[in-house]
Amino acid sequence: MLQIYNTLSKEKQPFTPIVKNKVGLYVCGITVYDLCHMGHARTYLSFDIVLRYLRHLGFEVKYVRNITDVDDKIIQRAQQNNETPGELTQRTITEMHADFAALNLLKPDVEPRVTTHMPEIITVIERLIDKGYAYQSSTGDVLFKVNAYEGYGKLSKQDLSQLVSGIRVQTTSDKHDPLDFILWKGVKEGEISWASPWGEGRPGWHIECSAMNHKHLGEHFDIHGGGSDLIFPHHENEVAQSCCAYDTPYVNTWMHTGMVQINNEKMSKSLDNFFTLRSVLEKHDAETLRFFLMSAHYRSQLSYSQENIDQARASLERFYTSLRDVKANVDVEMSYGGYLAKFEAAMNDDFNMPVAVAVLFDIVKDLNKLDSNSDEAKDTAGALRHLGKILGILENEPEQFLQGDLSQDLTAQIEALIAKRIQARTDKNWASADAIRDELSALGVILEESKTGTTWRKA
RNA sequence: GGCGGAAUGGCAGAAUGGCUAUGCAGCGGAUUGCAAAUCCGUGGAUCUCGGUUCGACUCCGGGUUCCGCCUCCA
Repeated sequence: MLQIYNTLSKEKQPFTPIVKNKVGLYVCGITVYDLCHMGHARTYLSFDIVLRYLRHLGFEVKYVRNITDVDDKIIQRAQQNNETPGELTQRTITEMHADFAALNLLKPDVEPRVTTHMPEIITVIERLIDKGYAYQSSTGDVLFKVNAYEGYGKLSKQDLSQLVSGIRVQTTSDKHDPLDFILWKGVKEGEISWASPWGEGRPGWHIECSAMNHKHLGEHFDIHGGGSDLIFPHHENEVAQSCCAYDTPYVNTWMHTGMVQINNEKMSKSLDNFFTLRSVLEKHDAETLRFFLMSAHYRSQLSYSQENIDQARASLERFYTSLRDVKANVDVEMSYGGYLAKFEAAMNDDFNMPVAVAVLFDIVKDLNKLDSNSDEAKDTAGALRHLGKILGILENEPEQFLQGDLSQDLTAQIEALIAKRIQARTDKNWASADAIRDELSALGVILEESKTGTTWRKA
């Protein structure tokens, strides 16, 4: 049985969907003012695996991942670029989709945007005002009255009095209470805005998610996820809004992913220590990055470094080397060899990807011992492909992965040298054979020679 | 100051109150003309100090260090 760690209860809990066999999954997406970075990639890769595994278990999952396409930074960046916010976000959304596709992330079923959900957002705010949980300030903003909600702080385990004493943000005078947060922000000169009962303006950050997941998943849904940096205040505020606007339970399971670290520090835009996914994809193949991103448990921090990515590459080379000489029987039963049970045991334990991956290595070990022409080897390779697919890996052709993309010229050059070396070895001209191997090595080619023939991979 | 998480072998990274994690790297052997790949074998760890226990890396308590959140953040 699947167990998931719930931020709300701080423990692993058996997962039972609200509606039998169906799962509503909402993940906070990115604010699209720039290219996404490795931290984003980590979070969405984690939920991609959650999604794939839930589907593997037979759940019908509705995956909703929003796009924040209006906020201060978007407005600011668009002004700097001398373009409209819409032009900016259209471009960054296209880039995001390209990056995520490269990482083999499945598409969300719904990808709602703030700018197309104004009526829904306004409706939620109206409900909050009607029920006495929100008020309009003297400056025109609409604010959520935090002390009106007794449950405030239950997700992030914050105590209201401690929050007040520790508050660092300067309080604007028109807030009744420094903890109150903005639901609707009155328009300022030159900003994009929408009409509302409270005048022209735009939504505060948190309300959009409450409105969008209400629309697409209903008042009460199964899983809500995001980076652990969103727990407070974003998700705490969302809980407050949704629970006050609607009198039903809100989210059953809250899942949060660990941060990507670089030099022992969180990777983030504000620290200016980030690597865009785009720039990393230019240097490494996408599957290596995907594998790197799943190399630690999703709730742990993940340290970004060249060495760790190289290790991911080396691990994948072991998989693909093993698969290279076997024609995998992809029609083999999922449960062939008993690996699936171990794999599921790992994944059922709060999606323990490192242990699940270790099961794949068990398969490799067995596969490498078999005669690659045997049915047993083909079936074992099929089992490896099956489990890999659940994780979204090992879907490429081994030769393609191991040799990379090469120009025709280079391929011809390599093949010619290999032919020369084969001749030299036939002639037992070892000096010449070794010299040719050195030449190939200089081209970044590592030879692999066996009784059945010669092949190679890139260094 | 408050809240939360973490400290495991050279690196990455799991797990468990007693039983091999796994991958990369190292070492020895098989194989190879020599390599590569592969197989077999192997060394090496649980921050620290106490406690509970027949037995703890695992449970409890005190330290130390690190990270995240408390401001926009995945």
